[in-house]
Amino acid sequence: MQYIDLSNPTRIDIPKDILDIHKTFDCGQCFRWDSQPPYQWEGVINGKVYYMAQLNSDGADYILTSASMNEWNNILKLYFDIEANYDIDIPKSDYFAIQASKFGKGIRILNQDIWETLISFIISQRNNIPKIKGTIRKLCEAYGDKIEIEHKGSKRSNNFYSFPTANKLAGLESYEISELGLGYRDEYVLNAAREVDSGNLDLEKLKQLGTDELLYNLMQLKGVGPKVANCVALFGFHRLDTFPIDVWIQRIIDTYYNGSIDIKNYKDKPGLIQQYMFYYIKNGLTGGN
DNA sequence: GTCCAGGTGAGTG
DNA sequence: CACTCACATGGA
Repeated sequence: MQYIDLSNPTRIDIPKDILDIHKTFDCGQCFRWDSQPPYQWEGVINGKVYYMAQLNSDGADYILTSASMNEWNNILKLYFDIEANYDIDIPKSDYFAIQASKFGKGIRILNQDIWETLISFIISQRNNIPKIKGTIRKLCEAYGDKIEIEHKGSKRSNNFYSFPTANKLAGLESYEISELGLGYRDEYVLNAAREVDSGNLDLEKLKQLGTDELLYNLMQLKGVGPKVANCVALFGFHRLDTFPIDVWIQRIIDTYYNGSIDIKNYKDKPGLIQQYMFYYIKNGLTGGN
């Protein structure tokens, strides 16, 4: 039973240039944070529910959260990658990347659960973000564990679920998984679950590998190609030296980089710039889609 | 009805 | 290698 006291939220003073939770939750790296007033965002980290709002008064940004100060220090700061320095010198000539970085300032690359990230991005292929969110929600409601919450303060009716374990998914019959609307990705998800559940694929052990080897190992899975592998490496394994290329990024490369991009310009953080670009083209350039 | 979505695997040359 | 093509599903 998780106890949440919304009458007495924790206040965190932090500028939006360092952490902007709206951009961070909305930039396509995570699928299980939802916005709902009065606490704009609600989500699950390591099986626990957190509410977060970002406000401003007298020119000072701050966050209100259901997390305790202790949880902020020990869990959320790591989750939001707060300690990392995101300053990066981009060559003056790289106008697009500079604009994208300005527009996306405040985005953090989250430290998300690897297993959840793997399944989420297998589901993401050839799919749109609202639908991805929807199917992942269904998946969690059907096969995750319900998180029991007791509220103090304003009562909420939402139910929250943990992300289903590999063991749980590995045991599903094909008719069960086909009810989730995954389409042809059914077999990819089942296969990944069985590989992980059997120990054939040890996600923890992959942490020790260099990025190239990590990508290679991920791509041994059915349904995991270069793009999904890069996303899992970036958003799950926190490899900021990756650079996932999807249709949007490819469009950027074709339009603004004459068909090829040199990610060495982005030093040790191409993944961060990639995320700025993704957010920029979808939300900044033409008002988004 | 058609088109598209944070792609991939299989088949072909 | 590079290049096609089918692939389930649901919303616009």
